[in-house]
Amino acid sequence: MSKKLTKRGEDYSKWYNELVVKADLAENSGVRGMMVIKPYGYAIWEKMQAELDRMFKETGHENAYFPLLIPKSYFNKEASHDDGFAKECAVVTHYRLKTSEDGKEIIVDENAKLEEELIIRPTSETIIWDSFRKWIQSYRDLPLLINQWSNVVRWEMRTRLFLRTAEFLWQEGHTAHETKNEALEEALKMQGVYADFAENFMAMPVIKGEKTENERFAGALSTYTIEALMQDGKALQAGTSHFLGQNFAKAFDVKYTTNEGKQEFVWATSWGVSTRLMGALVMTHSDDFGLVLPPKLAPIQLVIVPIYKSDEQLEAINEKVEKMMVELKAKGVSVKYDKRTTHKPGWKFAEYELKGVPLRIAIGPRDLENNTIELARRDILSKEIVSQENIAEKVKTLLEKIQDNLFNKALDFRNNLITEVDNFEEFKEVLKDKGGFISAHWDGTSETEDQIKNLTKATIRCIPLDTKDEEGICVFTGNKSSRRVLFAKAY
RNA sequence: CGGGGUGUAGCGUAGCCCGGUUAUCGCGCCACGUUUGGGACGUGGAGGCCGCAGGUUCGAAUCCUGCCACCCCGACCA
Repeated sequence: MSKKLTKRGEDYSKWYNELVVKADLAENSGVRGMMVIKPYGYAIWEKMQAELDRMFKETGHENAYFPLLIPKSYFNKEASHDDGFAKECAVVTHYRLKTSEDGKEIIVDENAKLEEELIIRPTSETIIWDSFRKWIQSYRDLPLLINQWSNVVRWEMRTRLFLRTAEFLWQEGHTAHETKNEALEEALKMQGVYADFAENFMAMPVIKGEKTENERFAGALSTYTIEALMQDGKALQAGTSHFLGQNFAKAFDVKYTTNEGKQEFVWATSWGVSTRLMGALVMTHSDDFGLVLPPKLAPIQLVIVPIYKSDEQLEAINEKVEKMMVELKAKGVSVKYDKRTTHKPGWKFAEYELKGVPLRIAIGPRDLENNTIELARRDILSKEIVSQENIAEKVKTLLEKIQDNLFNKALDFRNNLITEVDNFEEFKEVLKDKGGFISAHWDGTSETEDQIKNLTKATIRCIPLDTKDEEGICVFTGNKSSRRVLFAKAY
C-alpha cells in the first residue's frame, strides 16, 4: 500500500493534493479543471448541505431551482456584474452534433447555431432577477427569500481540487426586500448563519468582516465575509453575503407597490458557500496521517474493527458488536462495523485514520475475556482500554469532546497568527516569517491596497465587524487611519 | 496567454543522450496456502498500439517534424 502522505512541513500544497485523493474525497476528471467528487467526499458535502439547508429554512428561506443556461443578453444588464464575470464564462453556441462526412467523428452541426448564445451560469443573479420581476408586485410579496442548490461554472486558469475548480457545487441565496435596512440586516444575518455553521459544525473559527471595494462582489454595494485561516498561514474566504442595493432591481426593473400606492425598486441580497468549504475543512484540522473530521460532519463517527484468529472468535466478537451497535445507533451515533476478512486490522487502522473517522473501537479475544474494548481518538491519536459498560454514553461524550477540541485547537492556532503591525518593514517580515493575519492601519484607498498587494501579495481579507475605532497611521502611506484591517495572503 | 517541464500497465517508475532479442522494477489486481492487537508472507498469474499523427531507417519507446494532454512558475479568481 503506497499511501504514505507527504508531510505538511515538507510541502503543504502537495500534502493537500495527496490527502484529498488518498482519503477518497475527490479526483481530477477528464475535463480540465473539473473534479469528480467521490462517495466519501460527497457524503461529507451532503452533511454540510443538510445542516445549512436546515439553517436556511429556519431563517425563513425556501428552495427553488433556476436554469443552468442564461441568455447572454441578461448578462450585460448589470454593468459591473458583467465586467466581473465575463472573462470566465463558458458559452453554449450550438444545440446539435452530427456525424462528419467521412463518418469517423462527431462534429458540431454548423446549421444548429443558436440565435442568441447561452452562458453557463457562473452565478444566477441575472436569471433569478428576471423571475423576481414577475413574482413581485406589491409590498405584500416581500420579503422574497429564495435559496438555490446548484452547480456553477467559472473558467478558472489554475484549479485545485475543492479550493478552485472550474465547476463547483454551492448554494446561492437571493432575496428581495422593501427597505435598504431590511436588506442590510438580511445580508448580515446570513453572514451570521455562515459563521455559526463554520464554527459549530466545521469546528473552524472564522472572522466576520466586510470586504473592501477591491475585493467586493461584482455588482454589490457591500460584501460581508467569513475568513478562516489555514494551517499554512494563508487565509481562505469561506463564505460571502452581499448587500446588492437596488442594482439588480433597476437592471431587471423589479418594482413593488408600497402600501401608499407608490412604485419603488426592491432592495436585494445574495449569499453563497460552496464545495470550497470541503477544502477549508481539510486544511483546518487534518494532519500528517490524513484527514481529521469533526464528529458533526463525519459520515462515519465511529468504526469498529474486530481482531481475531479463528472463525469462532470472529463470531463471538460479531455477537458482542451487534449488541453494541444497537445501543450506539439508539444514541444517534453513526457507526460502521468493518468485519471484512479481506483486510488485516493494521490495514484498517491506517485506512480509517487516513479517512479521518473520529473514533475507533478495536475488539479482540483479550477484550472478550475482560469485557473491555480499545477506544482510539483520531484527533489526538490516543488509545485507551475501557470497559464495555455504558459504551454508547462514553462514545457520545467523547464525540462532543473531540468536536470541542478541534475547534479550540484551531482557534488557538488562528489567534496566535493574528499579529498587530505598525510599520511596513514589520509588515513584510511578519508576512514572510510567520504568515497569518496582519492587523494594520490602512488609509482606506484602493490605490494603497493595490500597491501593498503588488509588493507583498497580501490583500485586505476584511475589515472586521468587531473592530474598534483606533487612531493611527496607514502602515504603507503614513496617512491617517481610524481603524485596523486584516491583511493576509489568501487562497 | 507568457516562461519552464513531463507523457512508458490502475498508480509510481527504469530504459531515451549512444536505435538492435520477449520493454525494467515497485505498489496495486487475480488464484491458492499460511496469517490477523498498527499498512502480513510465500508460490503462481493477468495486465502495455511506450500520449497521438507523420517522417528517417533493414529496424524506432529511443532520432526528426507537427499536434494533443497534464504539471510547475506568473497574470485572473469562491
